[in-house]
Amino acid sequence: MSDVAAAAGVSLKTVSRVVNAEGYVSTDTVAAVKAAIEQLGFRRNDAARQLRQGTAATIGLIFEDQSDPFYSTLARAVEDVALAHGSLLLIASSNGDPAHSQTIVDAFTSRGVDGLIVAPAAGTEPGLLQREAAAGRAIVFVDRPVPGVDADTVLADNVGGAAAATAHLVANGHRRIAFFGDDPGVFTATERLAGYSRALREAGLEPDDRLVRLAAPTADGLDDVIGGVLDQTDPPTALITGNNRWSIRMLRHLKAHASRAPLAFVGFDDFELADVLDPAVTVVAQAPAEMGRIAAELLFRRVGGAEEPIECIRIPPRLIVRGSGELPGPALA
Amino acid sequence: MSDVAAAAGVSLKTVSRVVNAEGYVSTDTVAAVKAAIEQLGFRRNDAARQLRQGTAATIGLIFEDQSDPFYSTLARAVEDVALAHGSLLLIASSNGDPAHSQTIVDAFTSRGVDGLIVAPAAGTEPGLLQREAAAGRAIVFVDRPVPGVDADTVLADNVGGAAAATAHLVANGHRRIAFFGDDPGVFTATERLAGYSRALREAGLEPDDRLVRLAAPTADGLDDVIGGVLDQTDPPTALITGNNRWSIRMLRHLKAHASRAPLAFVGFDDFELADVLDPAVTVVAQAPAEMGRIAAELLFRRVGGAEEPIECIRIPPRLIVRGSGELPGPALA
DNA sequence: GTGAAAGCGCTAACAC
DNA sequence: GTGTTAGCGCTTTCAC
Repeated sequence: MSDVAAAAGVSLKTVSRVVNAEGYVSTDTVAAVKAAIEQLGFRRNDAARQLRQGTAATIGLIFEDQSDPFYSTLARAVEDVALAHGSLLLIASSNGDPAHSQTIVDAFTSRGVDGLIVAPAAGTEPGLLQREAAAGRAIVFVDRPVPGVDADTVLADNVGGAAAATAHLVANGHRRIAFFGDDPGVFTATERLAGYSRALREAGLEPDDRLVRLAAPTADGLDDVIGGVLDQTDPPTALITGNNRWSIRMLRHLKAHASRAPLAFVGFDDFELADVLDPAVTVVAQAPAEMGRIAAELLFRRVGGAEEPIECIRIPPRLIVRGSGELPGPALA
Repeated sequence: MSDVAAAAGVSLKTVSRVVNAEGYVSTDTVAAVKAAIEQLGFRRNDAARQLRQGTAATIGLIFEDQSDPFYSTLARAVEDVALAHGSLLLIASSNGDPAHSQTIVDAFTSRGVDGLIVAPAAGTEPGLLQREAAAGRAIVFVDRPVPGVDADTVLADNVGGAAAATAHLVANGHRRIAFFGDDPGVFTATERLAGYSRALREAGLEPDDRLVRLAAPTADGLDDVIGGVLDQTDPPTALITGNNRWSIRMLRHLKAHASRAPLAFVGFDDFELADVLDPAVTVVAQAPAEMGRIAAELLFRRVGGAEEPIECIRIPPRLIVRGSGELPGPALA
């Protein structure tokens, strides 16, 4: 910058004024400075700016896996809001590991990010995050909360969505409905299971442990787990998968065991090609882009210094009827 | 840091030595400093560190759309390599707009990223990037090159892959094979079309313009475009889609027009659920994770100061036979 | 093993 | 409209 100042024959501060469009500089001076900038190929050093101003114009995103379509869609929506605020995105994947998550939070905060949007790993302790939140760093949780941290949170209505999926299958005549969800440590898995159980009871049906399995959809040996449920005596006539990874896993299993009688199927969370499969897959669709947008807007409100009370927003999922969930069950047959 | 120094009763520099594990500090002093750090909740300010050292321990990724599964998979692989080098990832989507791309490059370089991994937007001029490359900033292009920029590049063997897809269909008895690819401005679209044409000629078949359409897979009115090709007199019996977005688009069209005679189908680039569809979709699979890993390794080699000559690596795609590409054509019927 | 001093490139505060 | 000064928090250099 001092080189530019010398080249343009003005002071350092004047260059700074031009670079930051502060105004109060004569048109001629602006032109001279801009010419010097162009000629020297000058670009502001944001590290110095950040050191002085204390703002990085950057926010950090932490997800289990940035290549999961749910999160990559969410991230894209966050990016669009961040762009409107002149902010960039640091992204890192936690792999569902709270310890690694903590390392990432450390690395992000060391770099002075203005805020964090986090889908916390199962088992995340509030400690570090609560210290950050208390120190005034903007934090928004998406998809999952961290109890004990005072931060805005954007969640799907998991209970309501799973209950709607279950009620839909009941309405189509099913009485034995299986549920396959993520690890019980995962917040959404537990909530969705609760919604499933609630809807069963509301329909006068008794939840049956033999119809429920909770496991990471990436785990080994799932074919046996699924088979154990679907091939038991008094088997289910319908099933629900608790997230898009489980839906994909289940579809692969069902294709490999196509000789089995067809089951009604509702997936939690929409996924690409669900509409093209045969039968097309009925889902309770989350709105990842909307969740990302809302989370980002909440975040930038805090970054901007808003002092409103902490919010926890629940986004209602939407049942999309496509065919797989409407195969009639025994009560309608 | 000076607070920590005061609390531990040592000098600033000693704290710095401990924080950066430089050694040459007595065990007692280290313990005292660490205790002070813990107690004060100190975390190093990386903006100051960066200002002094000139390294941000951050690399920038620029893709058309970070939520495209091809790119999000690639980004994930880059992240894993970056993690091993203690580096974080700034990610931004160009939306295929060269001007916006340039803004992102500016923003990234202002922040002092150590390197850039870029899938350049169609129509990107070498200007800015070549200046950066010449100034010594590490740059690696993935998926598409920018002619005129001296930078390592990791590409798929698009010509070979598309030729293999075409030859496969020919071998299965097809003589009229349609090709649907991205906009002609897109490097990969042009290369893949060239591979298709070459394979046709090698099989003694004359490429027919009526069987080729190049358009963005997100464009409006594609049903008419596709229909115009598939419903003409002397229609194709097989088709190739030029990327995973086009494959999805085509599958949706084919499902909506299921009354039409089935066509053999090979997609360029694999996609989730291709194996579950009926028939399962034969593809020429790219290796986005491998491309990301290799690109990141090249990048960090340059960041580390390697002076080896510029490399352009071609990753061969792999034909995955699943069923849709093996429907027999007239020459075998 | 430890410390003092200088300075990275910028902006805030305050002249003029 | 423009310029001067100080200092953000760290690392580099050199001294002890």
